[in-house]
Amino acid sequence: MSEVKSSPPPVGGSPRARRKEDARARILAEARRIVLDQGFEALTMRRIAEAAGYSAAALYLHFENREAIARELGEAGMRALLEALAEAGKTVDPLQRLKALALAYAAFGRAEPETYRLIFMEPGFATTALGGKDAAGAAAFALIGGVFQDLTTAGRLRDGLDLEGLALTFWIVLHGMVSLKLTCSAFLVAPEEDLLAAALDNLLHGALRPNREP
Amino acid sequence: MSEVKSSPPPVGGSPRARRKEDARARILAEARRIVLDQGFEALTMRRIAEAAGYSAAALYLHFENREAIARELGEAGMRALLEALAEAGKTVDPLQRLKALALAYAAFGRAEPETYRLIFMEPGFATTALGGKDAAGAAAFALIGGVFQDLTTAGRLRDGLDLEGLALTFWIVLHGMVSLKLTCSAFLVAPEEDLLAAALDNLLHGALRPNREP
DNA sequence: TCAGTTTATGAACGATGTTTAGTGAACACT
DNA sequence: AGTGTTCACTAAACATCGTTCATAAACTGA
Repeated sequence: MSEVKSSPPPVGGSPRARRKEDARARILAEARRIVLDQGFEALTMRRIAEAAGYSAAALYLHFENREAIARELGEAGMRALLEALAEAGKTVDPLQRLKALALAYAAFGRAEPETYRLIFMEPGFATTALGGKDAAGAAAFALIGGVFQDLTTAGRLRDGLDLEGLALTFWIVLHGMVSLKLTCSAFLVAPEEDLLAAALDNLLHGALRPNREP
Repeated sequence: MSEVKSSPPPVGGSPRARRKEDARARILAEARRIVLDQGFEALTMRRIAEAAGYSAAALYLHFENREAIARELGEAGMRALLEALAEAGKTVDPLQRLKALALAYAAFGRAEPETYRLIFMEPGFATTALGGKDAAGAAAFALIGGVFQDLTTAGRLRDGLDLEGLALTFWIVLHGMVSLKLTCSAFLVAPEEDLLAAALDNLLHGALRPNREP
């Protein structure tokens, strides 16, 4: 889908630093392929090392930990998710953009379930991926917030709505849907698009019959 | 919160079977304590064995796997969740019941995060816990579905709503909220009650301003 | 009492993440 | 060019993990 690369690739510099950067990139690429092909739990130092043509100990010259490798993969995955969302975020009409964002989010979860699990369902990862310096997560969330901002300025939202809470609710629905699909697929039998459409409809128009006396 | 016990405890029988059942229960109880105290990843066969006064190999006389122990813990957790929800499900008014169910669900996630992670966020567990014979999960979900059923018969829902989809959406919101709180607590800063209230409000009343031309 | 079953153990196997000592090769400096 | 230093790397080891196996003790039923 998208290449794994360190956030700013300082490709220049001494040939030493260049080789080092190459090694890092190769290790990360192989690690990503392992996660994609065999799942996150198959991400083993020895397996990564063999795939990259190193011994296991050599990985510790380029990364502090197994967790550091996984974290980097998660951050790259977050950037990929942001890319997918940004593509959908080009839609002009806010409501259609909202639907496009939802579909893109769900599609990402379906296309790269192990990456999604790595980003959002492993303990201690999402925090760094969301609050890191690059803050790809924050940018992705801002994309959602922008929709409701636009809906507000267009005067299409109810009065007295907490925009932050609304954007959070939207994200919560997306994440709940994707993550449940990953862990309880046997229970969530309905196709995603239908579920998403229903959830969006409920969220936008409400489930209750409009009442005269509030 | 509630004791860990096998679904039907056939406490009678030969003294042999009784001792065996005791051993099983003791092992499960210690396993549960480890998960609660030190987290799921600290659930080690040798640790469980030591806590229960056995050797590691002895555990395999009572359980097939480490996973079997974890699965049993997850099912017990699911029953505990069902209990908590059932308590909230006694509320008469459907709308208040919905809010009570949401609060109970969130409270369970907050009180036993590791149990919740075990049930819903470990790969391959939720499926069995939801579709098992006891089907505590199905009962819990039925509790939610009942609310919307009652709302329907009371004529308080919009026409043409997919009840199943609505209940699923509700559950998705609850799960998305709790699980995000577990993995992205740094990002989800707002207090749970506020978030839940906002999400419920959006779900029930809709975010869009009611429009004349549909 | 004795045969048979059940229950438990210690040692072992393969695999995991990680550390350490040692080995050349590449580099920097005179 | 020679020399000392740093760097990248490996093999071996350590502790721990889940799991298996041979073996011994304890209990059961006759």
